[in-house]
Amino acid sequence: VSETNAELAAPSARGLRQGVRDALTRQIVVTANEMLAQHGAGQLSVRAVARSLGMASSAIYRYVPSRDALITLLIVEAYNSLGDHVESSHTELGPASVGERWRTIGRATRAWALDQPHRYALIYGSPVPGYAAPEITIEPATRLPRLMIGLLADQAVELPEPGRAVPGELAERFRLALGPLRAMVPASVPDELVLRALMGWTQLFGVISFELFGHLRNVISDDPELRRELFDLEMDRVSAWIGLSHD
Amino acid sequence: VSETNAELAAPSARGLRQGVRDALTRQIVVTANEMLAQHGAGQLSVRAVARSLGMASSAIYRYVPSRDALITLLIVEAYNSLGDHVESSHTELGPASVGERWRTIGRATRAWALDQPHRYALIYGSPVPGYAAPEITIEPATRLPRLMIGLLADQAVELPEPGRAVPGELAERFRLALGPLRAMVPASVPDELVLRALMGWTQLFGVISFELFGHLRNVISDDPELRRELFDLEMDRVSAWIGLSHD
DNA sequence: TGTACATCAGTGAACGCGCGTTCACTGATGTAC
DNA sequence: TGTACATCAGTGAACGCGCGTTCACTGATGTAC
Repeated sequence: VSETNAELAAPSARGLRQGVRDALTRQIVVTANEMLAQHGAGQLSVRAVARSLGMASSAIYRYVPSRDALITLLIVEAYNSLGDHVESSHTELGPASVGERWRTIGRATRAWALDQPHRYALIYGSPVPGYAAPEITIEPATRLPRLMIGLLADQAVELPEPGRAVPGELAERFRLALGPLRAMVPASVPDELVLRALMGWTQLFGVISFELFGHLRNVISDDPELRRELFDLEMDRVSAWIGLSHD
Repeated sequence: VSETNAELAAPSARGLRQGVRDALTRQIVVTANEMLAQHGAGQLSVRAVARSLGMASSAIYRYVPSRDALITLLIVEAYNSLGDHVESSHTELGPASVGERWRTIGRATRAWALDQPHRYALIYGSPVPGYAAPEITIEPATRLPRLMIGLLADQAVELPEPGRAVPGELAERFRLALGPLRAMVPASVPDELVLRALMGWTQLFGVISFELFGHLRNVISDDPELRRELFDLEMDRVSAWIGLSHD
């Protein structure tokens, strides 16, 4: 009987304790995220998070082993937040042409970045000084690329015009240069399409970074609405160039 | 006679003193730049610079009014270093097609960035926390854009194929969105070319940032030579798409 | 040429700050019989 | 149900660090007559 009680109670008690523990760990990450979102990575410190939670700074160490670990959690969180946002926008779109899907992904990425510039800067800005991202962050970082790869796989049409012809003897070298990415994309997708998608991909983050980091000031209009429209136009131009279908 | 002496001596003495002063100010900036290049913006502090120069930290304040002013100097310095490097590469190229000039500019920008990643991060990465760039930094930041604009002005050919047609009633809005940039480029350059050049421009910095900030790890090959060749290929693709002539 | 004075560079101590992290501790909560 | 013990969360003081900036000071260098 006592065994049964123990079996029933122990897990639930442990589960409860673990639950409280998890809840507070979450709370810490949420609070840290808020500080990040509001004041940027510069203001983010173990002590500041503790202060904001009304705890002693040392208490944080019951939940997070170090400052770097906290940053890691925030990075994973940021990648996942962006991933969630973009994936759900993509899902909500429903059946659509590959071109429309590309644009949706681009728009959603930009919207997330404009909404949370500090979190965007954390993952796509200059690396945090003195911090080396551990392997844990790799997987969540691949969510968007995987989405794009799925999109490429669905694009089964031939490319409209192959751009400047790649010299035949160099093609193998470029294939090699595209290495890991090429291996991730189904063989049915031609190299040229992989290359163009990669370029479109970097273009997307180039635009967003320029806009967020102030490099478009005095270059394009400051009006948010005009900027959004211009961004959409750019997305269309890129997806047309890549050769994504727009039916 | 004494007046003559005073007139002769005073300016030269003042000039000497001022010269020594300027030399040390330069030395401070150079040292700060070295620290930036070697250890990144995180390690950059007034005290660290003083230490490296063997001076008391308070001595720095005879030359530079504050830490922010020092950062400003470094930002101006970085833009100018990049500007010098790219401009001289462009000049050394001599007479060449607009397409080749574009590629040269791209290559030179990338080479400078790979050579001095921390300085690149200072100007094109996430903004330094708690620092607002003053107007002084605007002018040197426009050196590369101005070079590109000159290139566009030289490109007098019509665009090969206009991409997806821009709906007529929206053209004016896009012109408005391109606002300041449109005004800087000669009227002989069509809107579409301005748009494409802007996109190629952001693409360039997108690639470089991705490469420098580690977002191409596990995506493309790690081999520097292959990366360089892939970059060149990308430059060619972009300049062909923009419609730059390659004669 | 010599002397009194002004200007300036550079020093070192100090202020006040916030940081990451450790550690011995106090209670509260859960566990075992 | 009651009691002895173990586990754990959270505290607050402390360590050692580096930072930006100020300030009264000491000499050296230049200036004026």
